[in-house]
Amino acid sequence: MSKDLLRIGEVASRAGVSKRTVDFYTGLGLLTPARRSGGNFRLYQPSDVQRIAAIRSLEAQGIRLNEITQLLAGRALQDQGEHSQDSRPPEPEALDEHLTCLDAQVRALRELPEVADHRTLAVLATLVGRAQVLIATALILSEELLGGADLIPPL
Amino acid sequence: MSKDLLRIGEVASRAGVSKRTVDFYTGLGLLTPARRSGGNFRLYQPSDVQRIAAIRSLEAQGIRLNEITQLLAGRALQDQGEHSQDSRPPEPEALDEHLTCLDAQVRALRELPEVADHRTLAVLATLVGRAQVLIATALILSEELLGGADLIPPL
DNA sequence: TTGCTCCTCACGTCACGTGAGGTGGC
DNA sequence: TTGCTCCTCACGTCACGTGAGGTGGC
Repeated sequence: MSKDLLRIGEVASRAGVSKRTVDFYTGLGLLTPARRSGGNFRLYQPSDVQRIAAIRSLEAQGIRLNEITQLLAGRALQDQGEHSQDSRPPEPEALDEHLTCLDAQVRALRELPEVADHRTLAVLATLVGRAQVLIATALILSEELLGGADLIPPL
Repeated sequence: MSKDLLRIGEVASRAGVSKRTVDFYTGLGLLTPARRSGGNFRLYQPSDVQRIAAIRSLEAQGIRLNEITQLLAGRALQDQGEHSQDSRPPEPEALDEHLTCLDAQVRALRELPEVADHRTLAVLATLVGRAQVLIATALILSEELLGGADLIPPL
């Protein structure tokens, strides 16, 4: 559980980013080395490669690095004391509430096409598409966090 | 239909932004004056005040101004020739497809809580919450575009 | 020695504005 | 004259890195 740790170069090449970027992310607290080697080299867990992938997909959804830091903070918070930027961690029930709300919204949108003009539909399609990609990212992320349960619907 | 046009100062103060910002948005093609006055003053439609509100809420969702330009381009495209940045306008069916997909995803997420740990739930709640706000913005926007139909579910 | 790392200071780019100042018509 | 506008050039800030160079241990 601590033998297959990776140095920065290996992490970077597996994740497909530059060493400099791994260094940068580490400085931000987005990545936390499991420990340091005798020679003061940072040693990362292999799972940090997935973590970088997760970071990149969240970034692609327009989420800022400091939000991502909060979001993925579970482990990092134990290792490092203070990051706090006044963002309260969501309650477990929050997911349920959001899903219920989403459901209502989806139903409202279903009834829209009849009254809406072409341009309005285009705007909605773009925004809903964006939301949909966001949730797809969430599902992929949760699969990684859960270690490979098979939950993601096709398309 | 062309008498109650507004000059930049009036638009700005109604929208709660600076004149400079209205100027800036106009330069980007986000706003297009209905016409110019004799003295070359830009004359905006009163609805441009709502438009600015829409722009601000989309910005708040992390959508870039040039995306917003595309998104709201319906009228603007008739007035000004080329903005094109290679973004194809979404088909009318696209909304339906996204909604169907969203539906499937919401169902998948409903089954998650039993297997997922606290941290995973927190991450999901954040992302789903974000998606939900995005769609709420879409609904508000569509209400404006449609001129006040009553479609938005509470909360 | 070579190749890796660490760390730090600075620079680069892009998005999103904002300031300031000279212009002209009402 | 005053207050509005237009336009333009430049500057400011923030996020997100990237470059370069000196350091030290393997």
